[in-house]
Amino acid sequence: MLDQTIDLDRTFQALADKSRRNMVERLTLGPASVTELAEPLAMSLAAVVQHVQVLEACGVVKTEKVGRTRMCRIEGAAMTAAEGWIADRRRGWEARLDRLGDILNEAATAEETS
Amino acid sequence: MLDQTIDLDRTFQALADKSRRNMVERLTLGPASVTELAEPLAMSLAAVVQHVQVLEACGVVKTEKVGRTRMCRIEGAAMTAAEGWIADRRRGWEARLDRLGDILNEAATAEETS
DNA sequence: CGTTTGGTCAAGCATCTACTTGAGCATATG
DNA sequence: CATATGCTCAAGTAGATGCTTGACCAAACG
Repeated sequence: MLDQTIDLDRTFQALADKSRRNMVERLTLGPASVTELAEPLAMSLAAVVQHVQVLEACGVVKTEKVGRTRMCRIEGAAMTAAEGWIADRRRGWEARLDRLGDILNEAATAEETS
Repeated sequence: MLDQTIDLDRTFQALADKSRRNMVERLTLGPASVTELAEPLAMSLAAVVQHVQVLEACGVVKTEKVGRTRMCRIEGAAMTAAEGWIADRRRGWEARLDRLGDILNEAATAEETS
């Protein structure tokens, strides 16, 4: 719960990149090594490792060394927090629009009966 | 639907900043002028305008000039798209974890009866 | 043992980001 | 009309980001 702001910063930042979203998408299918994640991407392995580090820093993925390969898997909490932040705002503005709709309906009814 | 990728890039990028999330939060309560958005933030008005432009470029807010003030309001679609992308991935990994759970349960049952 | 494979580390570089200041301009307001 | 207000624009800056290359290391494999 502490540092929720900085984590939201980092999480949204992490997701703001097509290559990293590609990796996340791959990892939703199950764990994968760094080279597997690199396979569809047109960049050096070193660059992919850096992307993985970004995803790990914000808690979206966890990694673990198995022999000489680094296995990556998704860790839902951070992404769910980001999703939750948007959902909370959406509830806010939807409630407001509902109230606005009610007011307009009342006004229309008052207009009809006047 | 076209350029969904570039818009996701921009939307997540827009949300990856505390000041801009602050503005979004304020706008969920209803429309506001640029100076109103600037009020809680410790930065120049010019900087706030630049943040508004970022939010507008990704479609999260719409603005309109009324006299000499620029009114801003939230425009749900872009944020809902971002929320939806995360939700889709979550459904993916949750389904996978459910299947994994089923397999483990079956294995445990088989173990018991063996 | 030698070689491949999978990854790690560090340095460098172009670009982007989040500001700033200062000048200017068009609508209010007294 | 004069002044204040609410932006708008342009230029500049420090630091972050997304890569690259090249050297290196340690776990497989034949």
